[in-house]
Amino acid sequence: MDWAGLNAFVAVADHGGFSAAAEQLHLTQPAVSKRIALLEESLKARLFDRLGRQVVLTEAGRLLLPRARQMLAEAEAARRALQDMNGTSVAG
Amino acid sequence: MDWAGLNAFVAVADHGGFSAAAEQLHLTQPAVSKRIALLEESLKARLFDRLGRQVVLTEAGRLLLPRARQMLAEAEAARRALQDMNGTSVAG
DNA sequence: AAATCTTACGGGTGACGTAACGATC
DNA sequence: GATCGTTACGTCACCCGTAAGATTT
Repeated sequence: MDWAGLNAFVAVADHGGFSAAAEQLHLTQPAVSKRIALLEESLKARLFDRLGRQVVLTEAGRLLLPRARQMLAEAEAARRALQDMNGTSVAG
Repeated sequence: MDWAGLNAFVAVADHGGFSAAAEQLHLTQPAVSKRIALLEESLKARLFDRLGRQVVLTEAGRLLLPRARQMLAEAEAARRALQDMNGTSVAG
């Protein structure tokens, strides 16, 4: 599990497809496919059901999605906190 | 920011030194040093004050530490949730 | 046949370990 | 002088993009 994988996972879930997710992430489709594959492998759980061109979250995917969002949000919050602290009482 | 960096950060904070952290992480000292350096760089914030052989958390470090623990805990919780789900009703 | 995901392949970047260095008690 | 953290360097694995393949509508 890594941030890149989680990001890709959320993007695919949000957009309902690898192609659209790839655009949002400024990556190619194969890159997103590999990221998801690696994430699935590292978690030992299928996250999407590939039903032809339809991409649907599995039960594991539905379970992970809110947690992934949470983790990404926490990461961004931490970054912001440090940024804000850097700007506190010392400008530049 | 990556999981490896956060893990190293928490380990160094907990053990009060890079050497002890390296042992816990099954890494060498230089590897831990580099991880911390990269984390600090990616966050644009010094996390430890190297006062001779004394390694002390900076204000930024103190701010990050609980958040880092939280993120790591969330990650482990997510892993556990998926593992548990895999084992539910199907004893592999 | 068009669109979508997956697999194969080559190139570049990053991470680790060993070795060497500087600093501190 | 012994211990600890940092820097330098070589090697290996990983990630990405391009190209080709398989499958569905």
